[in-house]
Amino acid sequence: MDVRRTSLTAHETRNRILDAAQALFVAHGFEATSMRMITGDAGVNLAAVNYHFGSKDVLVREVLKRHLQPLNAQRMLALDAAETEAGDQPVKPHRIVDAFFSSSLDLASGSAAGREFMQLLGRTFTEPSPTVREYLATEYAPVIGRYRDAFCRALPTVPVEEILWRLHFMLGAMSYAVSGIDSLQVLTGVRIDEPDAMQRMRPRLMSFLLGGLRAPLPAGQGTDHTT
Amino acid sequence: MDVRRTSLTAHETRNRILDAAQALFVAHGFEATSMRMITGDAGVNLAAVNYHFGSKDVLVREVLKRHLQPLNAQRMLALDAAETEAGDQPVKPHRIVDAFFSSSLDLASGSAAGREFMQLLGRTFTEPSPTVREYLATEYAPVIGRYRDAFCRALPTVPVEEILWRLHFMLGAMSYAVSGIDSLQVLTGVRIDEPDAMQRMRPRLMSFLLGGLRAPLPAGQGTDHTT
DNA sequence: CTAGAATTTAAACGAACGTTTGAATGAAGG
DNA sequence: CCTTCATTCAAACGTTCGTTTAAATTCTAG
Repeated sequence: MDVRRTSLTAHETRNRILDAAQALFVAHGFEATSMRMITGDAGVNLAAVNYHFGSKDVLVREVLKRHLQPLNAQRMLALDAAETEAGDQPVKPHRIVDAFFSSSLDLASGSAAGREFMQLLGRTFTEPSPTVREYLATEYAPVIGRYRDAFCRALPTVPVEEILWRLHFMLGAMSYAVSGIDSLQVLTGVRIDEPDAMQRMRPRLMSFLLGGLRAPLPAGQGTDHTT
Repeated sequence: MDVRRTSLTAHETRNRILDAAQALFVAHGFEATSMRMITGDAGVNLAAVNYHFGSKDVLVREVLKRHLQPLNAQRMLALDAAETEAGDQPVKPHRIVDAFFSSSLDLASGSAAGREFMQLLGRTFTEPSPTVREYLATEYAPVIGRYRDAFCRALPTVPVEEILWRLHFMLGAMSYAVSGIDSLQVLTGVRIDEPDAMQRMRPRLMSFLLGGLRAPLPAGQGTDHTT
């Protein structure tokens, strides 16, 4: 019943695989990254992935889960903190936005691996693979739910459908911003791979998101200028 | 020297391949879509793709080019019209935004094939394939250049880097909005595949984009409330 | 030291991939 | 009618894919 045997090296093998896979997924995508590329870069045997993870599909999920689970946990904590601080008042919209997106930007600007993961995550949202979609849905469901409710309390005059759309737009803007999109980088001259790119982007993105969130409602059904 | 022989059916074969490929690319992605899936759905022989297009890579480019080239041409025309209308005055920001994004939304809400293509295009921005990136860059370069200049003239007090970032954010928000992202659709309850979804989204997206564009500059270096 | 489980290794598996080939098919031109 | 050329077709090409196997190795527990 001893779990730890050769497990130190075993864990190291696992992590080497996860690291190599993440880098390759960012560079080439899930489908275009082969097991042989992963194990080659990781310096482990080809069979190691199937031994430690079972299949490529599970590996993909594990690569995402490794950083996404803590990220969403922190998003929950950040909203907890904001709600505690607000007492029985609703949390102000810009605090909600900050709680959600600062968690991402912290991860993206913390380390090279974090930035790499956020790039991957941005791409993953457009991934058609059913396995990936299913995992993302279950991982995000509780988080989106709580933030939606927080927004609804903060903006009681705004219809929930409107809030969901704006949340959708904000997620899109951030995902594209952090995932880089080299094609557009070339066009716009904006480089994401410079070390402090995330730090320079952060206030700009937050300002943009808040501006979009506070924009007047399209139907002309009143405007919302809460801060 | 007779070009038209059996070419009526030949063009039909080409289009059948393009249609089937587009639908499959949306559903499964470029890599995960095989030639056999494409030719099977199109009802043509496996060798037809290589005969008519040369390779799978060229087919991917042709699928994108078929609708993206006219789309970007219309973006140019829309900006032409706005500039003509404005005379020697700079075009107002909301007119520029409208010129760029209305072209996309027109395509997305015009037909099922148009919506399908916009979904594909949204995904394509995150595509790591060098061939695809290269094509997108060359196709978008002149368009982005002209719109950047138009924004610079319309907002002379805003630094060009700021404008590029916001253009980047706006593109991200729109791409995600039209490409659907089923995972988040499930979470947010927002469905993109309903027939009039684009029409209902359009004013909301435009309002959001303009709100973001007009947001106060983060550095505190003055705000911009041009309309 | 030894038994035995955990891990690594080299090799091979069948399946699916994009592409190529050469013959069959079809419609126009001389 | 027969040649000609574009197109279609069935079949096969060699390669690479994810996965599996069984032996070799490494490590730990008793």
